[in-house]
Amino acid sequence: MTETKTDKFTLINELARRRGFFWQAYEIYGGTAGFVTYGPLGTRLKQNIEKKLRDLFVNKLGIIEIESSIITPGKVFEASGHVGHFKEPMVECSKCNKRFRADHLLEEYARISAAEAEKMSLLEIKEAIKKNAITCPDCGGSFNEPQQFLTMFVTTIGPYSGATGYGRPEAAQGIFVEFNRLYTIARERLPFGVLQIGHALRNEISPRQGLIRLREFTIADLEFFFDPEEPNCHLLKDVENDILPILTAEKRLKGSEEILNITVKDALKQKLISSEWQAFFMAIAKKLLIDLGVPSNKQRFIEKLPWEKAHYSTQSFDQEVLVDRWGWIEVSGHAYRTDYDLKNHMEASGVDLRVYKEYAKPIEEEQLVVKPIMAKLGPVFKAESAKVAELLASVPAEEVMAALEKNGFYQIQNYKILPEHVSISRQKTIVRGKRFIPHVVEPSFGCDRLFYVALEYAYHAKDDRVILRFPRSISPIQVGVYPLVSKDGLVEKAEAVYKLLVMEGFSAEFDDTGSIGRRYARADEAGIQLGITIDYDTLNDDTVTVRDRDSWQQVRASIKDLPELLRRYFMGKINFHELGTLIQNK
RNA sequence: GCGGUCGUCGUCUAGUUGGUUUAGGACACAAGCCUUCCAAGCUUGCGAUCCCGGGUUCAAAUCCCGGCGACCGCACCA
Repeated sequence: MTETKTDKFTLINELARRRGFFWQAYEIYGGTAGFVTYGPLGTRLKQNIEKKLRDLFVNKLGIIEIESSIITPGKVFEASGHVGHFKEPMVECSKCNKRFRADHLLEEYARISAAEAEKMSLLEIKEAIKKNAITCPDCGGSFNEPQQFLTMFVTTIGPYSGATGYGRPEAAQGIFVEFNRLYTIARERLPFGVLQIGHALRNEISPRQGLIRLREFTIADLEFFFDPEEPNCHLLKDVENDILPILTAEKRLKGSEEILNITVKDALKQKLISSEWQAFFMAIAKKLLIDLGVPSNKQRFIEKLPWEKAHYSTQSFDQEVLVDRWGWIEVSGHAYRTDYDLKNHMEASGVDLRVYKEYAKPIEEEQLVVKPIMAKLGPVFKAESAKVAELLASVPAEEVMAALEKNGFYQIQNYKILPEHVSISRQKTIVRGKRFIPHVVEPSFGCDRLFYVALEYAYHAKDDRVILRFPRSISPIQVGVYPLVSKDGLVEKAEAVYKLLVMEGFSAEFDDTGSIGRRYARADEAGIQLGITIDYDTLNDDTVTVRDRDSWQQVRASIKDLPELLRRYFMGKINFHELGTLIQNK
């Protein structure tokens, strides 16, 4: 590991500290692992990335956005299964100090299934280890007391330590618990999606890798609800010919890393992806990463193996990006959560979270109905007649009728029902709709990881200089404004141009120190997209030079046209050369 | 949590067999001069109780112990 000194991770972390993208938090107290502070440039870059997510999902796809709280009552994460799944029983070898998942050991050496092991208490685990004489697979040493590692942050809500609260490990539950209200606000129509971008907390055992694994991080969870009986994605045609680079679970099980480049359409046809909506969002996620500067061939979707999947998911893909230091890292997860979450919250809370959908045409159904005749039942069963009626209602009418016809009576528990006790008729009922729990596909993005890969893919070295070639839509600062030299009134003119651009809504920076070359270099390192320089010609004809960060080419444009030109440039409607006439540099 | 390597101005680092070190340099930054397009130059300035705490010693950035943090490996990453 000698070359790790100058890999991109090291270079980026150094640049990030020096120029104010991000750094480790709480440095003056020695730093705390897993927490970062974003500086001025980083905050802007992160905002621009989040803006990109909003633009893609909220503006273009009509998905609604909410913001819910981070501290969450214990009940929510008990119902969602997180309390059960976010903690792992671990044992440590007393001899070699190696740690193992206790449930994995039991599975392997005691033939206790994963499902069973999950339900076991620490005491039961300890006894099972003893009973099966399980020792350290590495050195044969004995294990000490099993311990639970809960990776959620726990707190108490209120001053008297009454209720347990958890720091949310994902933003998704904040959406599920508000489902009824959100569904109403979305005017009770499926499909619909809800996005939440916010902080989440995971008390990682040992966070490392800088921004890649944090204890407090920004997550963007999108829960997309649809009717499982109408799983078709009406937007599929927009992406059906997009290529998805997929590494399937099947290939992975065979030890293969071979990536299948397959169109969305074919991936669905071959049932590699079980949900159209999931495939759709995977295509969108790929586009997002391209927009952030990660080329298609540096991305892949890797299907999770059964035991790798989250407890709530039937099929999961991780979107991965190739980075210099660690190879493939996950930037987003795509899970088919089915009705798992809503169902659990419905059971735990007792609140109906089903939706009602009217059929296009009401369905007429003929039903056999057994109706107790209370005037007859009363005298026979006295005080118990109400109970008898209730029991009758709970059994299929067909069963009662068949028994009466065959035997002349129907026995239910201790009660003997005779034909004269009931009236049997066929009734027409009109069913106008159905109630069901919507299914959910969830794309979930780690914003800090998006930030890191955007930074890494923007990082370029040219001779001794560093240039951050961000896509223009996420550049933290759009334009720098510079007087060529700091005399003869150029500074004043440049200040006026700077002020104009700021008033027009551009993120701009003014710099008049040092030589012009030094300022360009400084700007390149901060990823400033364009440099606007005020020179002696400006004083004569009110034109300025506009410099492109990536090509270092310059065009000349008139100040009065600048706001409109720049607006169109940053919207991606015109390219750099359309900003003005090219200048031939000596 | 375990093992390994490491921690010196904003950044990168020299120094670490204990002693002319008031801890040196480079870059960056600030002020001034200069400067008509890619980190030019000159002058001046700012900036580190050497991660924190304790110990050994006449003397500690340097040795020892503990803590915190970083990276790598193991484990963990629902």
